[in-house]
Amino acid sequence: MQDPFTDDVPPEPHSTPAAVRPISGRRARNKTATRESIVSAALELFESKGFEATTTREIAMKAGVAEGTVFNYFETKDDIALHFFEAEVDHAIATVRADPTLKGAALEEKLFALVHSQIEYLAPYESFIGAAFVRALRPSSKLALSPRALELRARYLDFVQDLIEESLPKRRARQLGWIAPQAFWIYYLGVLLYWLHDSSPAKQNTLAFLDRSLRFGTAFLREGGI
Amino acid sequence: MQDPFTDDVPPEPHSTPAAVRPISGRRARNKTATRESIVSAALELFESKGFEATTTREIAMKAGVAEGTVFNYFETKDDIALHFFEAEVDHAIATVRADPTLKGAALEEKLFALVHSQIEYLAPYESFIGAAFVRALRPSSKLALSPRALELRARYLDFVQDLIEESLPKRRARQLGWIAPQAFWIYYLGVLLYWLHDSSPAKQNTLAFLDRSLRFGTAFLREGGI
DNA sequence: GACGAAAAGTGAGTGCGCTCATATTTATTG
DNA sequence: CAATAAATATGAGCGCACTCACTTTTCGTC
Repeated sequence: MQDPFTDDVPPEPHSTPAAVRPISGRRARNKTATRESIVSAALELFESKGFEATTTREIAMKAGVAEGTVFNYFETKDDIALHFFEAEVDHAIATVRADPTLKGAALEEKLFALVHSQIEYLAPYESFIGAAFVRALRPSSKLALSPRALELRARYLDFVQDLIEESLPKRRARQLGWIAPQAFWIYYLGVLLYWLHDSSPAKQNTLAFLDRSLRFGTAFLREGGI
Repeated sequence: MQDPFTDDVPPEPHSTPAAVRPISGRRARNKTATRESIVSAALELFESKGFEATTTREIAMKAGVAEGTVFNYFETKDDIALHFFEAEVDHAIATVRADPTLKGAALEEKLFALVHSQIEYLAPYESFIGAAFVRALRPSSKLALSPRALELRARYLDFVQDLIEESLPKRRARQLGWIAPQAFWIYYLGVLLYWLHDSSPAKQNTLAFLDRSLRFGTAFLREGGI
């Protein structure tokens, strides 16, 4: 059976010659339909009862599939919640890219917009995203090292790297290399933790912290002594 | 039954008049003996097979108690691993306090010594501590809000606050208030995450990162624009 | 269409962390 | 030394996430 965890087109089968394999319609449609019904069933249940209280049996029942099927699409229950986390990263990158007012803006403004967009997107899922998200940080977690997660992280780091290169002198950017995006990744995780625990109205504390620390951090990038 | 999760002396029983209740010897000795045998059994197993692969049944068997007994002493399996984390914090605070060469040192040196002592202490447990430690960060985690954890965190923050007050002008310290220690707590968690994932020889990357970021961070505390 | 192979779906089964009604041990009191 | 009470220990049992040997569906090929 083809690995259902990747939506990638399978590697060109050696037996099929020239004609592009159509990868027949019904299969693919059923597959994405099943996947979506699992995701939306999980979302409803997570939101109404929370992550821990939702069982995979319930998700399967609500989605109209067998319990085993759920695990054909997601390796673990955590993985289901992480689906929303992935969507968040892609959404935030697209948002920042698409915003014309950010074109010539300072680096800290772009980064603020990026992180702000991320936590805004996650807000509706706050009640359950932390459970899975934080678990994925464990070194022992297979999630953090799964091809999917690595690819997601790479996309994010690439984007941050792009933002830095847009705003910094070439020399300085090259000097910083990969350290800056990596540090930013850690920083982002810290902000998320802060956000998850932040009980101030409208998450003011997180936003204030974001603003101050970013202004300071970008100053560091520009002139700081790395 | 008296809560076995606290080692505190129980509140003065209303029936006993003047005489100090001896809190008879055998009980207390048995209790700490059992607790220690559970902890050391767990440690051996965690180190040899890892955290996830170790079952609570095994721990109980190796400790020579019933499985239920393990849960009379620790609320969850995570809690057992966190025992070592607690010990680490207390040990690090004591170490920094006891080091005479740090008496008049700069703030960044004290903080470096603090965090360095912490990760050095955790080194032998690296293979398993992350699993439980990171899980305790979840907002939904009961661990993060348990009286024990809160008290530990308070002790740590108090200590950091002390260090700051020793090194900064009174005005500045008062102006910073609780923000600085809290930020430092997040920073410390970030460093731990970094450390857990750091595969460089002798964790050089972590130490280098520590050094640079602390020097920068303390400069921020002194003059920065909070 | 009929056939075979591969993809997708199934659900009883497994071992886990953890609970709880009960049994055992320890301490106190007359 | 009973008798009672309280602390502690016990292990069968529970519901969970997850597995795997198997069935059903899909689809290219003749």
